Amino acid sequence: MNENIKPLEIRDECQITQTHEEKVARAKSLLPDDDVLFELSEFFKLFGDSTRIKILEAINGSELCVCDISEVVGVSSSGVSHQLRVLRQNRLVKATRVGKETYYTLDDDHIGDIIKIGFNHINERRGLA
Amino acid sequence: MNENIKPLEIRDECQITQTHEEKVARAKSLLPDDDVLFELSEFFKLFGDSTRIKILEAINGSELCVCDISEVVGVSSSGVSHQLRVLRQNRLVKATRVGKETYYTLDDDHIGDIIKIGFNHINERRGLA
DNA sequence: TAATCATGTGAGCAGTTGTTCATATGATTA
DNA sequence: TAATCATATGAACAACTGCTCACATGATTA
Repeated sequence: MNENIKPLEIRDECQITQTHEEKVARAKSLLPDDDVLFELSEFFKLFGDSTRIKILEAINGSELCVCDISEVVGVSSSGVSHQLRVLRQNRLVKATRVGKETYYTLDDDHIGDIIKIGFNHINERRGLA
Repeated sequence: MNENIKPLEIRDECQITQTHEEKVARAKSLLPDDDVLFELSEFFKLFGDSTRIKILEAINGSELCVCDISEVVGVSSSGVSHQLRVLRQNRLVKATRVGKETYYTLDDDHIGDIIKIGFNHINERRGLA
């Protein structure tokens, strides 16, 4: 950029970065805020556990109570209940109490869509591999 | 506690499940195989870490070397390298060596799309909240 | 009311994960 | 060649996660 006298930056990063200064600056400016990216990763994390994915898939289409879900996914009612709380708090599932039972469904059509997109990607990759 | 003679069902699940037997059976039959669901959750898990999401977003559009990525996302080169390996092994990013540097890009257009879908969902939810 | 049932929740734990540090590798340059 | 640089990788560790167990809660029924 200019005839800089300073041979070394204060920070002990690689010097080559200086040649990519613009690229780095641009990438930095395009990168969303930290809290947004954190929220985004937290969102994806919800799908990043096989028990939770199973639960979501199980109630995708049919309304099931905790006990049913427990049997479908093969995890204790307690374990399912813990995961349902997480999913509920993040508004991925909706709960309806009927007597002693609580029925769960997906909160939002998007949730099913997102899982489907993941499926498609996996399947495409399997075709290539 | 007390010596109740009650036989208490063979499996210690809730008995009410029997009334939902059909529903449970149907949900079970519709549920994809365990290994598929496991792979799917592993796939989503890759997006479930803020450092990895940052890396993916950073190289979405511009090709960056490890050192650049390190500066953009604010993690040591070593840490970035470790995560890049994970992303590489799962074919989310592609590496090109040029001299001493290795440039990374997204392996597939789908990857950017999936992140975008997550973004849209987050933003929609923010609007509602 | 007491008993029973479905669900919810806190504690504790084993297994996992992401980071840093130290060092190795592979490439360029003096 | 030796020195330097960018990247890669193994080890170690702290933090996190999901599960089970034990018990609590809220609802129904005998």
